[in-house]
Amino acid sequence: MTGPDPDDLTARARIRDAALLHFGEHGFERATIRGIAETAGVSSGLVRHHFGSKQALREACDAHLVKLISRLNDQVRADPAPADVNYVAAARAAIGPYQRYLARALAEGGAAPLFDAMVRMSEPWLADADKSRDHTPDVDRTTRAAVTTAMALSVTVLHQHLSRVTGVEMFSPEGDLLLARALIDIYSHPMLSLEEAASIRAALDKVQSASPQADRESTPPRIKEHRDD
Amino acid sequence: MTGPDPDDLTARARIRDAALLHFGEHGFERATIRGIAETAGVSSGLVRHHFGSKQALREACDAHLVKLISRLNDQVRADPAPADVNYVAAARAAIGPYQRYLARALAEGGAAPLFDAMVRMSEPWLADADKSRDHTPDVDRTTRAAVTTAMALSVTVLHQHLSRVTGVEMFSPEGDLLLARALIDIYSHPMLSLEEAASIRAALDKVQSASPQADRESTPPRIKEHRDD
DNA sequence: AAGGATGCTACACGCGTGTGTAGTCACCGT
DNA sequence: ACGGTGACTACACACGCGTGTAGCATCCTT
Repeated sequence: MTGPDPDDLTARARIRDAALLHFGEHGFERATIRGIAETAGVSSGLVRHHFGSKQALREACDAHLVKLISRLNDQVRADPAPADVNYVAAARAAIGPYQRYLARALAEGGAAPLFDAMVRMSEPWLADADKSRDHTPDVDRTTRAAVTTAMALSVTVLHQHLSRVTGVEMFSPEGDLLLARALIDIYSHPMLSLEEAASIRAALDKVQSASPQADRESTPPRIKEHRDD
Repeated sequence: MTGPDPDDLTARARIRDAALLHFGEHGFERATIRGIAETAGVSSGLVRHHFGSKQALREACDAHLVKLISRLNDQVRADPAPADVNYVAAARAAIGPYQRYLARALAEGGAAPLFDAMVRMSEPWLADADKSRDHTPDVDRTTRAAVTTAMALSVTVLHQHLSRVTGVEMFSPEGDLLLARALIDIYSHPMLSLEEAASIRAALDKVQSASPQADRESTPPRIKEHRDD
């Protein structure tokens, strides 16, 4: 369940795992090398010995996660029965205790190769979906894949809020199930009809051609000020 | 464009704005009171004088943003022509320079009242959409609203990645436009057909009734280990 | 068996930081 | 005119932190 191993691993691996945990729990800045060392059951100096610096430790964490995820990706890719939405659930489950780290890393702009890999991973799937479309989409596939990926990851990144609002811890079997159902529902019911979409798109075109790049627009209401400064 | 004011505001307001900026740019921990004070053009002591502590300053920033957003919400709500997706664009535009702060705050679990407000804000819209559905959804509306909100916010939170992948800065007019088009496309084309959705749902039900709560499940493949620890 | 690399610890330094304290200046009510 | 309240500054303290250094034990190599 915990994955690979009891608690006897290489000290280096134990430190890395502890770092993943601490970084995820307290954030990079707030996490301390001493705290990580304590969790790993080693001295603080050993952390430096193995990783050189705190920043390097962070990068090692990123690298480890990337390796783990791409391994999972390959495995799913080789699977004969691609279970659509279960991609997400499976990924989240495999990441296991590292979800909080992943969330933070992504939110802070880190784990870029990981995000990129996920985008690449979702593109072929999107390509399949495109085949059954009437008109060709007016946004390139990569952009749509990126946005789609971001949306899929939002659940991980904003899990605290989802847990609070729904009253169900998202990083739990129960949460996984609720989430899966919600996603299936959302993914199978478009928020916009094709007519609405076309109408909005037309409005967008008009606005754009009116002021090609001049001032902001497409942002209808200017927020009104309130005297409290 | 910059919003309300030149650079002569109450010092308190200037400090708050500077804090919003610094927190957004460097993160809460990494941002320093001295740096904020310098940007605001005041002494570091004055920051403490007005806000008491760094944490309190952060809370003041949150409160300010909540007020700003709810003001915007009221305004959009009173608008006769609700422009669907433009909700997002309008909100993002109004938040203006604070988007980075917002992204960080949300990712770290803060700004809870703000997220909640957004969920409440999206529920009636979802209610409308539900009217034209054949079967009643098997997930309660609040949960779906929360997930939908999270997805909408993912663009803000993960803007760095989107900018990198697409090559277009997301917090720019150009990015707004690209994003709007992508969202329209995504929102108007379901990723799952109703049949696929039903099929996955059925699979989910089976799995769940097989092991009501026992072990994990719904997470098909266990990730295979690799010797490098 | 010598010798060197490696895993690991203990301890100390220095810097940046939030915070606390004292003091100055200006405005305002009475 | 005069106390007093609030905006604002300068300076110092203490602490936690990342980092550096020196040293010890263990194991592998030849």
